[in-house]
Amino acid sequence: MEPIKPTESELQILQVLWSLGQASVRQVNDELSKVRDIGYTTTLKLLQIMFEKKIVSRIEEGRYHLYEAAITEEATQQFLVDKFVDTAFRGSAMKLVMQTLGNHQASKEELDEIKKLIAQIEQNA
Amino acid sequence: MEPIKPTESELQILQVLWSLGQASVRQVNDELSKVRDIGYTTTLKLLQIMFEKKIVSRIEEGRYHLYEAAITEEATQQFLVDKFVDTAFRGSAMKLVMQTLGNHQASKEELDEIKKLIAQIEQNA
DNA sequence: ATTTATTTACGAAAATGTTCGTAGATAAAT
DNA sequence: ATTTATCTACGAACATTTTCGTAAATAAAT
Repeated sequence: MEPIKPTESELQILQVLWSLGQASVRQVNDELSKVRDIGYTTTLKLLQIMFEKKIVSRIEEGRYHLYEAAITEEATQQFLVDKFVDTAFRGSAMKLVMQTLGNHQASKEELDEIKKLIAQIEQNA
Repeated sequence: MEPIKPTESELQILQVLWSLGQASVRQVNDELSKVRDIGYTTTLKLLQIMFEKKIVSRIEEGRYHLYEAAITEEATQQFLVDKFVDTAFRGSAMKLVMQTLGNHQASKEELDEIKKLIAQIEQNA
């Protein structure tokens, strides 16, 4: 696995692809348009660039293309968190955890899940 | 507080300033040079730009300038986490927490601190 | 006193990312 | 059949960020 560094726009598109699974340029553009102003050919160009970079794959379905994310959401998040911890938290992942926990609403269920995860980590320690 | 959006390079410089407190261009450049290749005038220019944007303040000390971060590390992290959760975790802060907890080494002390924080959140719920 | 080093300011090149217009091909609509 | 719509490819304009060279001022060294 090479370290892929998607740009801001590319990430937005990946999000759409991760949620749609497989999609035409039109579909991606429609989704993206809900979030921000973007022209059809801009979306197309972005997908073409991402295809060259192999961040997405595509299959020709008749005259048009169906695109699909070529990297998983988890792997990408992992990579981004690592980088983020470095650049914004001077390397301290736990500071990031604390900061996020403290400043964002968490449901009871989520807190329970986190507690469970912590218990698990403690067991394996 | 306006939403400040430091660039990658600006963040690196902020980190140096947060750790040094107050520093000359020379000092900042020396620190930054440990991390990556960068010319003196590049560092200078970056600091000048950041000064215009008011992300850093400076005082004239004789012939040279002493720079200081004008925004706190915490506020910046807060802002960056919010943005990061949106762009990389489709809005789910807790997914970010779980992902980070699961993939980074945490000491017993850190885990205890996190548990304490969770207990506190549950109390105030 | 003259040279050398260090500092700030500034402009502009280089690098990177984003946006879109235009052209050509094919399908759909009239 | 002709027009209209939709698709891909591609180049180039635009925007943003990064980098550094050069000049002017001042201090330090010789």
